[in-house]
Amino acid sequence: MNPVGPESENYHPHKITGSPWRIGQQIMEYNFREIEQKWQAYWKQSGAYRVSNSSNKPKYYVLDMFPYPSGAGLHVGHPLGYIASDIFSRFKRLKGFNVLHPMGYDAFGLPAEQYAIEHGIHPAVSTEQNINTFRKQLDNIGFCFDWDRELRTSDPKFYKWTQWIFLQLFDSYYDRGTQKAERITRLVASFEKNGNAEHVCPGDESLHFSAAEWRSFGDKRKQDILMNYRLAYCGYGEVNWCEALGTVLANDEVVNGVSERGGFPVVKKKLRQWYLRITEYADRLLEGLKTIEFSEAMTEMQSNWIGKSFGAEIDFEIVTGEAGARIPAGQPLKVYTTRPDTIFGVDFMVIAPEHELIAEITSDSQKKAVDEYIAYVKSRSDRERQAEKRITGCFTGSYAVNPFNGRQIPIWISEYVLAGYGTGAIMGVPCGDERDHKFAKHFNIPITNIIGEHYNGEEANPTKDAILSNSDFLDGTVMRDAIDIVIGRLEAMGIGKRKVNYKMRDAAFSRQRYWGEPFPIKWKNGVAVPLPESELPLLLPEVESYSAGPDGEGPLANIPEWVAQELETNTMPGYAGSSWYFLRYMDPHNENEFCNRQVSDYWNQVDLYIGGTEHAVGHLLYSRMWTKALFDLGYIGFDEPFRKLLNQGMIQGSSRFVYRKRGTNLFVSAGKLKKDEEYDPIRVDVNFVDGTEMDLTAFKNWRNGEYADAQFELEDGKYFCGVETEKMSKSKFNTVNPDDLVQKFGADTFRMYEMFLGPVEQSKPWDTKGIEGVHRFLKKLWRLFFDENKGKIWDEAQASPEELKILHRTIRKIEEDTGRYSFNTAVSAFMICVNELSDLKCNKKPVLEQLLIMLTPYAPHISEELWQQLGNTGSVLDASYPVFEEKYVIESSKEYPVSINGKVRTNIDISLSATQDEVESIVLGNELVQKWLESKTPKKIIFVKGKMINIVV
RNA sequence: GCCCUGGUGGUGGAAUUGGUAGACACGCAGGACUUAAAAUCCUGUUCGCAGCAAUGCGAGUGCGGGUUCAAUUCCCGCCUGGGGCACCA
Repeated sequence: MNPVGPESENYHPHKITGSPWRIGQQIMEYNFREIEQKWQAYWKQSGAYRVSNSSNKPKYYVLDMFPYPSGAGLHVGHPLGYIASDIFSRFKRLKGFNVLHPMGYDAFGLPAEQYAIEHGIHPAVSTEQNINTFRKQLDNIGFCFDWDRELRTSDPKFYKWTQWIFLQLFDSYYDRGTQKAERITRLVASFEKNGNAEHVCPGDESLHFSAAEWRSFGDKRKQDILMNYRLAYCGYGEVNWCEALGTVLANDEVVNGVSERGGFPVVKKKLRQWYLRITEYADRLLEGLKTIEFSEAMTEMQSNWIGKSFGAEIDFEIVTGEAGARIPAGQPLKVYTTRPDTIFGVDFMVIAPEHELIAEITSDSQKKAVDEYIAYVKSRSDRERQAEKRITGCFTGSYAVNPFNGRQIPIWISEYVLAGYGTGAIMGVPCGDERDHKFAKHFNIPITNIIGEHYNGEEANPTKDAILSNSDFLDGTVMRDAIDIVIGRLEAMGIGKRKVNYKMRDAAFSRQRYWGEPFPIKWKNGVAVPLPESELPLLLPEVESYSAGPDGEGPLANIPEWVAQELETNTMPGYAGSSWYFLRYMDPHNENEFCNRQVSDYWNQVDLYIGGTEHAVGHLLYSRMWTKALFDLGYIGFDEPFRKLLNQGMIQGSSRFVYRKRGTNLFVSAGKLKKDEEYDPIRVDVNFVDGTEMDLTAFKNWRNGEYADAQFELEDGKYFCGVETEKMSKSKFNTVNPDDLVQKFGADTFRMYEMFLGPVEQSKPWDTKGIEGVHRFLKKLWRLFFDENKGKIWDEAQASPEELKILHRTIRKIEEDTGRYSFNTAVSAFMICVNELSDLKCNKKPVLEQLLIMLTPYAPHISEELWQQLGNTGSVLDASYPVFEEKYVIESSKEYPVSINGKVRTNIDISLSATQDEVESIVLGNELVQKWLESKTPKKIIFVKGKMINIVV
């Protein structure tokens, strides 16, 4: 990619040229623009950030979640994580590690395709342009990425291997016996010997066949059965279908049941879809969480997503018809519940509007209402169905029969029950479940109380500790214990069984879109046939139009040659490439394998992975599953991709508003708004608002003079804006471009300021206000070395004990803070150090040199320059990290805060070696303490060595 | 609605294991240097009350309660900002 490095003509390992600050010349100020240009050129030329796959040093792999190259370019939120990872990479490198720190682009995706539909520009072209912009912006900041390893998921050289891995998943099933992915051939061999007795079919658990039956099946039947086992399989699923646009829409393209573009109605439509059988990995994904360092919140989110629960599946007999003459329906109603102990409290059943029994059990008198209700639900998204506080539902006219007492329970349909979870049917226990309770109240269904005084008639109580009543043979039993008793009875009666359930569903793995990886699959007589490996990559073809194909198919269905070859017309989703890209960085140019096994054995897991929590359950679960599958199949030697995950917070935009008096051209300053007037708030560009004060001229010139004639009502001659925190986005005019800040203050200032803003993990709105402070710090650092008038002021003198104390305290603090990713406090420690050295007028090389090495990860350009100015040859990147020595920082005494009844009254300097008795006598001998004691005797004196003293009276 | 997470001066934040709340910055105020400005340096800056002042007293980490010698930190209830909820990435 970059033709530099040992092979290039421009390669000069240690020749560092072009310093405009030669000693003896007048220019001795911190000229960050020239310094940064000079060192970025040097790093590029010398291949300073090239990483080798073989080294004697221990390895360390630091990875950022790669960006989607959007058309809007980089804003100040993007680099936050990259700066953190850059600091950590450089820190590890200085500490003697061989550090892999690559970057690439998640380049397939919906926005590029949407842009293509609207502007007719090929997504590959716009993506390329966007990547070039991103790259330029990233280069500005001085990152240590090894760009020779850059990858793009939309590059055929990359997606060849995405397709290849897909084929491995297609050719595998999850063996519940060995608890891992195995090849389909093994499954077929087992079928031929024993039928599927040893292998429950995950796609259809009721499927049973013998070896003889298997052998008698035709090829199509066999393939259909195997499809129900494959880790990548084809099935049918619902999508958001918009008839008017003739296309499938993403969830966030649907707002309130209509399309975001055009506001056309959107309904659910069943389409053939590819899926990944991630549910088979549910337990391992759960177990694996214990072996990796994810934050507690992240672990919890993933656990909740997987949603493992223990309960029972119960079959209820259904009766239909009018009262007194009800007859059994053919099939039972299968219900999943985690609380079988509440079975005598069931007052109604609720089934999902998609439930397959609806047609069969709806009574004639209810048919019209049911049809209407289902039509209504079709227009609603899963999210809306669960979020809505409004309670909706419809009675089917049929009843389920309680197997223990024969009670007939009405069966309702309601949208809050989702078809995809459990059996799509629940038993409603209003006294124990809040949602059931609201449902019963709303529809006036009588409530049975089985928990006595634990239920107050107003609110459900989900306790497991109540003693059951109104519960037949369970009366007097604690609920917790009743669970097993009921399951035992159900099993004995043959109408129920213990069941582990997962909330997680299989991952939908196809999109009816153009800009994604084509599936290497042909359809022959309804059977999916994989392409041979030799035909990979299957290239994405050129299309005339990016709009959808017939019947909800993707754009590829519009290409006659594609369809003639019977190729799959779906493409893979955005997360396909990101599920394994971290492996490709290790061996990015390998044309024979996705990643050489020896290489992946060397680099192994990503040691530190940095990215936002918004990927908590999508990307991070999929990539964990792919890693486990590749591990099971023997392609890699580890089954968790990320050893440690650090979630950077989101940088939000801070939007500025002006207020236009309704129907006028008068803009009123925020402080002059009147309650009884109506105003239209309008977002203005944050870049011409200083704090909240707006630059009136800039506003008038904005958007080609749209507001040139604006009138203002000012406060003290100034216009103040309103402020709101929201997502940073171009359309909200609240984006801040890092390029501008780098231009104005330099990359080193920008990097340190992003870190100084607060803990990386915390979300916060961007505010450029404080950046000057960090810039001043770097200038102050510079002045320890050079004086504007005198030039060089640093010298070779020996450091004093006081200076060594400052230095070693800083070493300890920086190492500790960097190690625990507390970059903001590390920046402040640098400031303290420079402030103290300035106060002491310490310009001594032995001290300053050590400080520069520590500063290198944070401010690499200025560190390189000053390192060179100190007369060092070569790069500070190759220096060795300072070693903390306790002896320089030892204190003999401490100024203890002395509290009386928890209130600090005075400070007393006491030796750190003092014992409790000594401390007590010193403290009680103190005049101020005596005054506060008011001649009372202390009850107790608490002395925590090195911390504080508290006298309890 | 469900899951996760945050709330500390005028502002960003610090306080690592329950032990001096407000480190370090921004901003602001006053001062030095300068013809002036920029840059730089110095002093002050949680709030309230008292005092000419040094200082003293009281309150204080979203709100209300609890545990403890001691709570920003632990527990219970509430208010509120942000993220996710399966086709945005």
